[in-house]
Amino acid sequence: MMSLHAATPESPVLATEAVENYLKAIYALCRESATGEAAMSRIATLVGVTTGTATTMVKKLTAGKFVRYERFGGVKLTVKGDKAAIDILRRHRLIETFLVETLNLDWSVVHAEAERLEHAISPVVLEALDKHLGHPSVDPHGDPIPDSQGGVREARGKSLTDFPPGTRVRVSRIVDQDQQFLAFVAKHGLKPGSIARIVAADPPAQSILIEARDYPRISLAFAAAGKILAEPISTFSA
Amino acid sequence: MMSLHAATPESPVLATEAVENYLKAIYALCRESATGEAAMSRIATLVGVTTGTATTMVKKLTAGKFVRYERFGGVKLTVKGDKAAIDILRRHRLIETFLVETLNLDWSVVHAEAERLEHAISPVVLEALDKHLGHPSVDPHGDPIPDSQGGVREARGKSLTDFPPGTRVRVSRIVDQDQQFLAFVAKHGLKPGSIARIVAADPPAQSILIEARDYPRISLAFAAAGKILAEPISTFSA
DNA sequence: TCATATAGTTTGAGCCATCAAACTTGGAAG
DNA sequence: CTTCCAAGTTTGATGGCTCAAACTATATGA
Ligand SMILES: [Mn+2]
Ligand SMILES: [Mn+2]
Ligand SMILES: [Mn+2]
Ligand SMILES: [Mn+2]
Repeated sequence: MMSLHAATPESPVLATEAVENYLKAIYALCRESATGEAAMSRIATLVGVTTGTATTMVKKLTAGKFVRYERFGGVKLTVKGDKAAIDILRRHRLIETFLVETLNLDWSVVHAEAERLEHAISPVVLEALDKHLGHPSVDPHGDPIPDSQGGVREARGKSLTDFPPGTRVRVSRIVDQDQQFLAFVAKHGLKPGSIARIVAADPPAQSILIEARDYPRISLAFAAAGKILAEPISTFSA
Repeated sequence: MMSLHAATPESPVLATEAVENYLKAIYALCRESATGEAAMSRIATLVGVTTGTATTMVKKLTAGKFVRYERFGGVKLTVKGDKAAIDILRRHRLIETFLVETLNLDWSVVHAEAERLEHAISPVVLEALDKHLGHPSVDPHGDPIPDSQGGVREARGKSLTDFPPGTRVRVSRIVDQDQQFLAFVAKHGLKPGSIARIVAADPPAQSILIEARDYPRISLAFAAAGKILAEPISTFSA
């Protein structure tokens, strides 16, 4: 007990790779949960560890003031934890953008690459990258890139399932990093920026009919369409 | 004992970050030692650990067939270890080149950055980087970049101390990654590619006088001059 | 030849991240 | 109310990397 080893008199928890991955997971879970808290089992699943391991780690994060949590309760980021998570997101998304824009890698594979590189890039390299890319505001999947002050402008846009048939839309964001799904999306011309028209909705079949500009119309299950966000565009303006 | 955990039936040693750093250190030491072997204490110093730790690790590398070694003997890379080391060198140097060429970072700071990134970059990203850079053959310090087959074309060039006074030379390589030294070299116009003239040698003072094109002449201790490699250029050709 | 200093080795320990498996809690369902 | 189960927690262990400190081999030189 009473570990007397720390060189720094303060914070017992470092920004290790594991810690960064947990913080990102907790950030994502809090944001999509109704309560604003992350459940232990969800954290474990997302990070890819057993729940016991997640519990142990969350206790360390608590000691390091990255999260607030008590036994059998939900996990929530502190301001410090939120800042840290957003910083990692910035690194992740700038790297993805670089891989696609500068190195011409396929947008469906860059997530996995960024998952490792995000932990190895320094602030100096990151800012140089940002400058080189012209300070982009969204990554290849349409995810917002936090600015260097930690500000995040969450992209507007609703699910494809939320538009009435006949609407013309511009795809703004794909909310799923699965390689297969991303490849499918690209194959049918539905990447961020693409223009498409909702042809019809078929509630009994739980799917919609959609047609991207220059692509044949396809049917898309609600589950898939729900992960594609878009904005309506007036039929007139370019 | 008898750890029954390995998923793979073979190789007990992975390509972990620590392993990669040891391999690079051993590679460098073998190459500059007269015997072609690396001493344990040198390995420890270069990696930044105690000699006991180095001994432990070298035993693991031996088990993984990366090195040949026996108690109280020198350490030498196997063919497998040599390939691995060269692969890491390729990653390191391509990353340094990218940081300077594409991101415009100062050549004196990129070594430290590459030291971390080299462990996080995948083959796919590496080859994309290589292509983007136009398959460069040397890094910003003049160090040769191994090709994707593992071939290394060691740059020619002798130490500045090896030229007679009056010789005009083109700097080809700086054999030292120290940030201070690199900044000093740049400040006096002696980066790889620069043209300079050996003005005089002063053996009693253990230094030489040198003058880079467009820079005032300076005196350079043998120790420093020895880390700058150059090739003679004829007084006539451009 | 022998002593000794230096280089190298070994051992016991700790930290980090993880797992498996035993255990506990709290809420939902009867 | 009870009961019971899913979710969460604890514990004991392992693997990887490291250190400090005690120990040992080897080469040199007296
Ligand atoms: Mn990651
Ligand atoms: Mn993304
Ligand atoms: Mn390294
Ligand atoms: Mn270099």
